[in-house]
Amino acid sequence: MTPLPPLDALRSFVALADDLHFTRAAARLHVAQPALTKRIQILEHAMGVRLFVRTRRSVRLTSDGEVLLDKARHVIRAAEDLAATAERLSAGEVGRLRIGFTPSAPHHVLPSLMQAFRRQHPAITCALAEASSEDQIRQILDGDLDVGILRPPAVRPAMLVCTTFLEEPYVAILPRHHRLASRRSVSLGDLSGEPFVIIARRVVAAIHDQILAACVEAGFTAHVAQEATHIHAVVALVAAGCGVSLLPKSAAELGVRDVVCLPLRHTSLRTVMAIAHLKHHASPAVRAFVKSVSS
Amino acid sequence: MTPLPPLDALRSFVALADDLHFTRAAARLHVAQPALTKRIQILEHAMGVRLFVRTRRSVRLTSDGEVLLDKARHVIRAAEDLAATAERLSAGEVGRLRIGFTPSAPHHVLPSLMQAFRRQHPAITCALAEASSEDQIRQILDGDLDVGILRPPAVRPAMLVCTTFLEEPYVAILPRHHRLASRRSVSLGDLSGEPFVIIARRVVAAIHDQILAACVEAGFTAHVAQEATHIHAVVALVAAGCGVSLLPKSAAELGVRDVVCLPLRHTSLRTVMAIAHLKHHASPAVRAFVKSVSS
DNA sequence: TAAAAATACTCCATAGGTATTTTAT
DNA sequence: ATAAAATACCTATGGAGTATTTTTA
Repeated sequence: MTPLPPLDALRSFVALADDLHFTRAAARLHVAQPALTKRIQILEHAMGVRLFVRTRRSVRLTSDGEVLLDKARHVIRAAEDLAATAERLSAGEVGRLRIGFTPSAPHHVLPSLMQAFRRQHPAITCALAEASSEDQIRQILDGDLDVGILRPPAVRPAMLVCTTFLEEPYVAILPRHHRLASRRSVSLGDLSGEPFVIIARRVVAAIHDQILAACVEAGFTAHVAQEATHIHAVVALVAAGCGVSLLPKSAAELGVRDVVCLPLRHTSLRTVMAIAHLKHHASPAVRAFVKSVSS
Repeated sequence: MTPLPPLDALRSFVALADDLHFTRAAARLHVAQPALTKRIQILEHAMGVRLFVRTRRSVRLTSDGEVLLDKARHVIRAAEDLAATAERLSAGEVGRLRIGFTPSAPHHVLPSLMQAFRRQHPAITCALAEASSEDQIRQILDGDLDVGILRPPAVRPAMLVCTTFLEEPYVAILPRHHRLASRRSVSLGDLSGEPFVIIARRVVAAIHDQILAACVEAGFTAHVAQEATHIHAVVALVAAGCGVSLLPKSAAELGVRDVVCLPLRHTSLRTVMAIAHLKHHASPAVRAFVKSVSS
């Protein structure tokens, strides 16, 4: 196959075809006239086609040149389109974001985040995908996801950057008729003998682990009576009397009847939500998203 | 504006996006791996966009990269189309020919030439334009015409190449009842006192000039009784008794009644038809045309 | 430890500039 | 004689190769 001609050569070709005057076209291209002469000669030789006839008084396109001129213009248009798109991508004006979110996020979080971001960056296309924090991290590391809205695990890979944007305390969730339900608050130790309803580790490892660790720290091992795969289910199971639970405070907003939520005394147990992305993949769109969420 | 990325860089981009493996992609591109690494880095830097995420086990496109990949493919396709077209143009497979022809050509010449050429080169588009030999030469020199089918003038510009493809003697054309009409042949001198019907110089200068010069050489000045703007009209005027004429032998084939055509003795007066084109614009299509016509 | 990408460094090809020649009107 | 394109020649930049280091699983 004929080697592809350099874009500079094609631009020279088009410029000369517009001007039909080497010296002027060279000036417009900001090169010296001999450079343009050579570029055209090289291009003609490389393609095996004479593009211009240099006559006594002027420079004219050959008919072959006319045919190729259209094609050359097309190549340049495509290249300029590419460059323009790259420029807008790099300016963060446009782009695509693949966003993961954990189902354990408080209900109001995702809609409000996305609404604010879309208002600020209407030309960035967002693709949302629900996944556990662990799955999100794996997908981010694999390049399948740009950012994750997740609960960061205790140990986070070095390639990952997590930006916390929400922090909330835990509350104790008790059945309405539980013996402790009338208290103003409870301590972790108060729950030491209780059966626990807990979120499955594969769903939200951060909460699962944090609760079990906190119990150990409080001097007892939680007796896990029941696992659930949604925060909502945890609360429902507590309401059904299957046990007690600890959940981020926002879980109280779910509005499930027959449970009470009590503040936890003597503990700094808090859960965080963060935006995660690759350390070395801070595209303008990703930065814009982090900025939008953090503010 | 962002400078246009070199096509090699785009090809590297596409190749790497296909392979997602620097070493293999480099091999396919016939360059060493560091060269590819650098090309991609330079491209990413020039466009201000990270195209690939190099993760632990593999190389993945960023979402920006996916957007730009389509554009890059488009640029390359356009460039390859250009190169392929150039190759076919240079091989003479396709092309465009602007062909001029003189109205003084024998009637059978143009159809038979064009038919043969079109059969041999069906993918070359021909645009035919009737013009005098002089006009054709001007247009060829100006680049408005690729080839001319014409009667070359005595003095031809240095830039022009003429390839003779038809040569015919002159014959004398006399009214049927002319005093010389019963001869088997005539010499130029026999016509010295006769009124001449002659083609207008602006129409076919070559014939006009050649006849007058031949008369001078034969020792007399032709008395031009009548000018005509078509060969046909010349013969018709002779038939009408306005005078005698000299014309290329093929004029006898016009089939006009009431005239006789006699061979000319003692003269080497001959007229030629030729293909003319620019010396430095021998495009494959032009060469193909000349070759087709000459054979 | 092994595989793959990034870096360091050297070299050469080529693109561009200046000065000059050629050409055509 | 003039204007414009082509040529000659030189320089410098940058792209490519080899060898090496770094990184990660």
